Amino acid sequence: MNRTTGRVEASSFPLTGDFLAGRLRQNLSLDDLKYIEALVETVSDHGDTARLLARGTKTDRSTILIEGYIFRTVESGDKRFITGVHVPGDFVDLHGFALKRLDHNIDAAGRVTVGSVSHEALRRVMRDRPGVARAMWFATLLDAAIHRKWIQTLEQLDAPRRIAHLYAELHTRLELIGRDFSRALRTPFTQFDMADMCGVSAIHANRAVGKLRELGIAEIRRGDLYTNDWDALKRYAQFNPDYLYGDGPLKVKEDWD
Amino acid sequence: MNRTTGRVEASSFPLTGDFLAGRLRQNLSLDDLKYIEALVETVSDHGDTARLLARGTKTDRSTILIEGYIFRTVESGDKRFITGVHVPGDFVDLHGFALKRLDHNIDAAGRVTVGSVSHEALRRVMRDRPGVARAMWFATLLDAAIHRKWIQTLEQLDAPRRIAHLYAELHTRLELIGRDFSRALRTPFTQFDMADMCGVSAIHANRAVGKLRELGIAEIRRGDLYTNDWDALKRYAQFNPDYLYGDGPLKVKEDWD
DNA sequence: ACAGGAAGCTAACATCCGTCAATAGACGCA
DNA sequence: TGCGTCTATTGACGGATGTTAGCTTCCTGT
Repeated sequence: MNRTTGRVEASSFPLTGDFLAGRLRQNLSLDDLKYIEALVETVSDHGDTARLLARGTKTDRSTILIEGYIFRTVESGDKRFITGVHVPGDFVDLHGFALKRLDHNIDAAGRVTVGSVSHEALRRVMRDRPGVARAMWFATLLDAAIHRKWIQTLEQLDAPRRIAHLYAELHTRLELIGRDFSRALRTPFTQFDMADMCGVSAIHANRAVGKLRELGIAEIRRGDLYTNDWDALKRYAQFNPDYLYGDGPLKVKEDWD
Repeated sequence: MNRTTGRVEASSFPLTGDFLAGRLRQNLSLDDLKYIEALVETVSDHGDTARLLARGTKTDRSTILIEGYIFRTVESGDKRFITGVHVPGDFVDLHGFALKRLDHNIDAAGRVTVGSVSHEALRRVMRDRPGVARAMWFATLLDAAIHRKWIQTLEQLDAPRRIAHLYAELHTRLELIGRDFSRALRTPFTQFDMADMCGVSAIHANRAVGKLRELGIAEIRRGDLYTNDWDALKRYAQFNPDYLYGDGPLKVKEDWD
């Protein structure tokens, strides 16, 4: 397993509202976003499949994903299970701040750029910036909503539809942070990764990818998905984006005070 | 579907520290618990399979489960999927307070007693009792951890083991709130309920129950599980309770301020 | 006690999926 | 360029699970 770590140049540090363009943005003012950006003390990138945080680790820092994809994984025997995937703008281990020890690993999927925030800084947020603290709570609630949809997907769909649903979700989440992958959705996922996310064997994931190709739903090559009809793909996957709470701002802040 | 609702007598209102004996207790003082109990404005009980809250509903109240079991469900076509189950002491729709609309139904499993807290009162908590607010955040983080374990279970285990894991989890959660079901774990679950929680057909859930019986792991009759060896059951289900964060207090409060 | 309905159970068959084995293709590194 | 490794692909077989059908048992209301 290749594990490299390096500090990136300051010049590549993203601008305000860009790397924090994720789900937090909807609930926060630009001022709040600048405040959060200032919390990020270090930015680093990591090589393929780097383990950013191991299960059971006690850490005094939390991680925000700036570029790339991150998996939540657990290992049992010689098998790996992926219980979640994150896109840029997501805080990937806020729960580590509250629950202290992680019950799963945080692994890079391909190359990633992450920011690091100390728990000390988060304690200051809790004390001084209740609005930001609330936004973080909402972000973890959205994680839970996504988890519930994954449970439903595993209970409801066969392998081809699970893979289609996975990409449909990523498409919508990436759109919500302002990215446009209308031509192709690029990921570093192997078919092993897809298998571990969808709860099927790698060989069956390959069959499923083949079926999507055969049906004309999508062409998936080395993790990149090509389609000229996202609506058809989402229909095939029975995808309903409600659970992502993305249709406009969540409108939580104005109801609070 | 039988849907009755009635107010229970004041005399049956549980004592402090009893109906709030759930996961919140670990992080709160008795004073905090009394404060939360005072938030509960009404207590009611509901008949079998009552729908307490329908998907998409906007509500200005949140629900705390006092007695019985509650399912989180989604319906697709004529099929039902259960994405979570709650035990007494759990806030079942705190996320409805933050996210405003629910992405799933809240259904009673059998008869339940619930308390109702207005969002107005929760806003006061956020403003006046940061310690209690944090405990509520932690409770929703624990929900997310349980969701992740369900994802792993669906990805990893066959049907008999999923059912065993479900009961192993309930056994531990009920122990954490001070209940002892060493002789039997009683639930109102039908095999249809188990099937919808485990993502298998009802017929296959029946086969799985039969296999647990045949293996001598457990005898499940009308939802009630009888066993004289919980350790063997938990080993069979590959159950590891770490994700419930139950080994002693979560120890989050003392690290905050 | 009786009837009706809900829940539990069993069998047969088809499909989905896991496993093993083997091969081909793509990429990175020397 | 060529080698080696990781990834993708295919076929064959067996086990797990879904579906349909029918039957039995238990509970509940009258």
